[in-house]
Amino acid sequence: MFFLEYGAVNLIRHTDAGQKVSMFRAVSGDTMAEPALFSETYHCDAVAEDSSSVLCLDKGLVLDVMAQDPSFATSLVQRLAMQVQTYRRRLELLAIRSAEDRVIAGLADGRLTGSVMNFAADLGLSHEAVYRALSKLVRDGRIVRPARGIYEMSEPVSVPRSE
Amino acid sequence: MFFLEYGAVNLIRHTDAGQKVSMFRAVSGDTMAEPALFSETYHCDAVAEDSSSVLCLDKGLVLDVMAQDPSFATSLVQRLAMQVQTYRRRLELLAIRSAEDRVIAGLADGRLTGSVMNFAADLGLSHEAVYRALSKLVRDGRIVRPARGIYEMSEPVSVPRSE
DNA sequence: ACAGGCATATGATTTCAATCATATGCAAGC
DNA sequence: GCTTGCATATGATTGAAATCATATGCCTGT
Repeated sequence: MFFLEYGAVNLIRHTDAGQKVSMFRAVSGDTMAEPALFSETYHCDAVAEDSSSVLCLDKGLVLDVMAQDPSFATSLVQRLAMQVQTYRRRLELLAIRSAEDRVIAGLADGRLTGSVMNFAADLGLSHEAVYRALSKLVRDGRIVRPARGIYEMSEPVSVPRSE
Repeated sequence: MFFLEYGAVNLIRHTDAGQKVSMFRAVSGDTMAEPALFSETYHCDAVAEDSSSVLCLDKGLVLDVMAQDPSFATSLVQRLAMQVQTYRRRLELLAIRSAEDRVIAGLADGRLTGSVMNFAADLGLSHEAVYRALSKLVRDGRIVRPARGIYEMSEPVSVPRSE
């Protein structure tokens, strides 16, 4: 189990076909790989998006503290509950069939935080499909493109959130 | 927050385009909707696949017990950690682009537990695509179809044929 | 300044799942 | 037994994202 002091880390997997699957993006203060607390082995790849500092937490120690300090355990429950919500949101995004709708939903979620290439991987789309969707959304006036590689919602839009 | 005494319940959402998204399938002994512990509101639809019994747990009570009983809190952490893994597996499945590969991965995971229609929704594919993939996999000898609507992984060949 | 690598970006073509259409089978209700 | 509704299942067609191809821009290193 890990704690991200600062920076941003993307947890990824690859499908058999070699496709990169973004699982979870951890930002400062997040914990990662909690299921490892209860498993002999747990595999996951992490890619730092920025300069990051990660603390590796001793599994036995975490389990001990959890057993003795209810407020620690409760905060861990809350972290995991929030992660569950994050995963649910990712599932919802991936379920959107139309690239255009998926892109605008991802933009509205604030997921375009770096390169469009990573944004595309985050959305499970090819980068070409994402650029095409972004171009169309710009032409339609639904988003704006202040500069190369920068795209923003064109007005404060409240997309219905899941929870 | 809920506890499923017996039966099977599928938590679902619908996309704006009206597509049904399976989120999580709870079976006997599972808890559901844990993020609700820390939210004012939490929306989710549940569909019972079988005759089920669900206990609704009082939020305040759960938080109190969590704060006083470390073993309860730890078991809740473990439940959520397992849910995180379940969601991760769903993301991996949805990231598989080819219907055929997605179907066989879903079969291998043991996800075909009822109707093929529900299996298709679980995989995020149209039922037609699923049946086509199943047909092809049967023709290719990778799976077997003992009866209408029943599909299973082929027995692994443990001894090379000597013919 | 130049070269190389990668992101940004777009167009053409291909692929394949969705959609549309249809037929059959099964179970429940009357 | 008959009707209805839905699951099972398949074929034809359509649509859109993936893939292939390419050009430009930016940044880093020499």
